[in-house]
Amino acid sequence: MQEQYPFKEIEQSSQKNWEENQSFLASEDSDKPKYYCLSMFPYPSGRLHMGHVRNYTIGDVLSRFHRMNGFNVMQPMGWDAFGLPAENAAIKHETAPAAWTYSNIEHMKTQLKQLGLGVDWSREIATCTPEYYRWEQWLFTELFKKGIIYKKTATVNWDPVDGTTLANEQVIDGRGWRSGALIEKRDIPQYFMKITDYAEELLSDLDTLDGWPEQVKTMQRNWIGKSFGCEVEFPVVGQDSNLKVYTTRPDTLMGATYVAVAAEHALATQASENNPELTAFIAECKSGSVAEADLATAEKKGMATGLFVTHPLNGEQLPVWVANYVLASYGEGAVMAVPAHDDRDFEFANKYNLPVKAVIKHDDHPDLPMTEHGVLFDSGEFDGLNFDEASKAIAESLSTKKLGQRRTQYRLRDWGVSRQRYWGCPIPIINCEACGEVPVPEDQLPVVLPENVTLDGVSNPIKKDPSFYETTCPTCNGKATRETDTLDTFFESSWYYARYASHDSHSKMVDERANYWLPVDQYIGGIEHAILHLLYARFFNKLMRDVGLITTDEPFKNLLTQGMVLKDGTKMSKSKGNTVDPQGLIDNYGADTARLFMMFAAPPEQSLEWSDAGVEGSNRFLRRIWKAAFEHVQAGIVAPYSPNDKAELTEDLKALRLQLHTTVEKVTDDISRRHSFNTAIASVMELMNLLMKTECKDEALTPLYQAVRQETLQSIALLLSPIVPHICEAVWAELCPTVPMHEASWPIADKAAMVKDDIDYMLQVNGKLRGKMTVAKSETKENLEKLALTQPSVLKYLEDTTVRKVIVVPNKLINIVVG
RNA sequence: GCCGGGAUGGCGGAAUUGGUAGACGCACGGGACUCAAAAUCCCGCGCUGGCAACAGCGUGGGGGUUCGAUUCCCCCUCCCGGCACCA
Repeated sequence: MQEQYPFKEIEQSSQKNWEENQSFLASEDSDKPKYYCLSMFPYPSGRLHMGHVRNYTIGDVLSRFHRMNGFNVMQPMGWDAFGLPAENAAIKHETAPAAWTYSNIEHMKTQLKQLGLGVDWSREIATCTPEYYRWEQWLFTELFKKGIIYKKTATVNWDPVDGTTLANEQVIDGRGWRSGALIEKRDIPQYFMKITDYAEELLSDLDTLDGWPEQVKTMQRNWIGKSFGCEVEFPVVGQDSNLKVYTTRPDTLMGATYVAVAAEHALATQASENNPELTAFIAECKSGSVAEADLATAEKKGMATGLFVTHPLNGEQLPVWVANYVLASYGEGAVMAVPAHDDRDFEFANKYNLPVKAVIKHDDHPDLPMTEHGVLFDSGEFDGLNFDEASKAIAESLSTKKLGQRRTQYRLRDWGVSRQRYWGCPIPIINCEACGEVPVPEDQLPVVLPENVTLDGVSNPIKKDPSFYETTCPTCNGKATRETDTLDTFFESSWYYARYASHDSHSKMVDERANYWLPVDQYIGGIEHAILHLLYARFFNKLMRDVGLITTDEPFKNLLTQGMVLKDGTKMSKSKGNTVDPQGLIDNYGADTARLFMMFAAPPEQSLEWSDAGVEGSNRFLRRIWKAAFEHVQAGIVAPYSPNDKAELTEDLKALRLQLHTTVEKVTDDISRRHSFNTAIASVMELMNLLMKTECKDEALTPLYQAVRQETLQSIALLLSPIVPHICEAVWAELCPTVPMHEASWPIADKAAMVKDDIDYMLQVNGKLRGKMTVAKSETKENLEKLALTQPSVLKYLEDTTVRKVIVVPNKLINIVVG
């Protein structure tokens, strides 16, 4: 054994062995319980970043831990390879997106291997390969035939100068990022998936996901946004039509003073005829980005249409306004405005001098905001009713007049999957003048995306490539053209977890092996995916179930959402120029140091602050372990101490074994239940500190000390091996040359070593810590109280007072209440 | 704007079910070793006052519940994530 910690040698040697022995090859053929551990696959952007290192280390720790605890583990890896950055890089570097992507994959794969991940690389997939995307094209055609995918027009960001559609990311302050032109909204035909058909199941099944963070489930619930409200129809004055609105506050109907419609609403279009001013205003509303955050933070603007509607219950005439704060995509694209009980309506009414009529009061809590539920007044027959009663009564009244009814509404919208971009999966549809949209037949799949292209930054090359788009109609054999839009890249990432289980199937999208591995037992990825990716993946799981491919209802049993890696308090990013390349870390300190730092610096769900000094500290700890093992091995390895040895231990060895087995128990719980890797590491550090301090002062006892040391060091090597596998494997090989580490199982705490006879009680007077006392564990409550009241440390605080109460918290604390 | 999360020493963080605030690590200060430096080892380290014993204060700010609050409730500030075409 070398005296210095030779991280390069041991890491290369371990990684070579794992590869040669195919140590992490996963098989469906096993008696052990399965454990499918999945980290969100990376976008192949070029080089690994710290977020990847963190994500994949967490996954690897859990994979290795479960492997050591008798599970049949699968940990796969692949590439989320389609996407916008490849197109940008292609323009910048004058290369094709495919070539750029494949070369990135090559490089990043090498880097991932250097991290020492226990990945089954035989299952590797890249979503940009026809072998992968042919199956989502197949699913697309099946869903199209079932009517779950349909076509309708939808609004996109349109750059009038470049004549191209822009992603929200490419619109900065309402302008195109390349042209600088003011962005317009434009309606174009696109394909949509009926995720709303699954809204109720996506919502209710959240209750079954006990292994998901509550915050993620809450975000998804709010996103789906089930609401119980009422639709209300306002007859348009002078016309034979009604304006329909949806409201979650029917109880405030008597306080409505105007109605507002979105700029895209039919009534707005109608009113703008022969009204140049209104036409101009509507046009103004249609400029700028389509992103909801931009719409919601824009200054509230509106214009009267000159039209009026009749209040369905009190017959009053209310003006119709066009307002930019009304979303065309939610509800009916129109709202009844109750300025007295809605913040946005109030702001708008104030700006345009519209009346405010209060109809809800909170007699018991006058301080409550006006938007809270309360009791009705000035509402005629509904006076005195509370929210539930009023909602019911008003809905019934509307229903009688055939001017409204109760309705359950979801905020969730259907998922638009068309992208007017090149580097994505071609939508497998053929447009035929005679037959319409015809799905590409299964035997003609995949529709292969041409990879040898040049990008000019404006147009999509396959739109100009007749060899791609010219084809014949599968139905009538007439001339036809292929769809040149591609799929949203969320499409690929919505089912990859199932493909890993069937990675080499040439006959099916996913085969019966998926039913062995699914659901994923542990999914790990960034919190930024809490809604979209995770919701789409849940949706796809149900779609695949409903076409008979898999049997599970939900894809991910347990979810761990990892925090970001920050430097100087902000996210590491190229644009901020504050990135630290993990390659340097691996080269200078080794993968184990990188892994240890990532796991020690913060709990996994929280953001992690980068620190060069912290890396030093992690490396120092590994050197201490190496040194301790080296010195022990120099003195001669022995059999580890066993309680069966019946040898009488010294007090300090008892204390060491107490600490050792407490640590074994804590680390096990911290990794498996709490995912609290930082505290697991801290407790091993404490154990190491005690081990180094425990010295043998009597030569006759040397063998006993060596035996306990052997036991401790072996345990440390096992406990840390999921986190820092290379050094632990090397240390283990020195400590136990006869037993290969992969045959050693996870240590089990010796409860007998953890028994404590005495308890330290904290003593408080009126909640303030005043002293402590050590007593036998067996002491009765009565005696504890008596003892506490006679302790010198508390006596002086009892002078001139009366003891009112003594609170005893077993095994912890005694609080004496005086007054 | 809406939804979700966060704030604890000089710094990263710990305190698992309302019960010792600051584990562990970093930085810093002192010492040992060394010709010297690095490395390593030992000691100290929330703030204020005090030679000390000790006392008071202290978990973003304000209020509340409780014998007891970093933890529960209400209000506020700032920061972060998401908002449907970034992935």
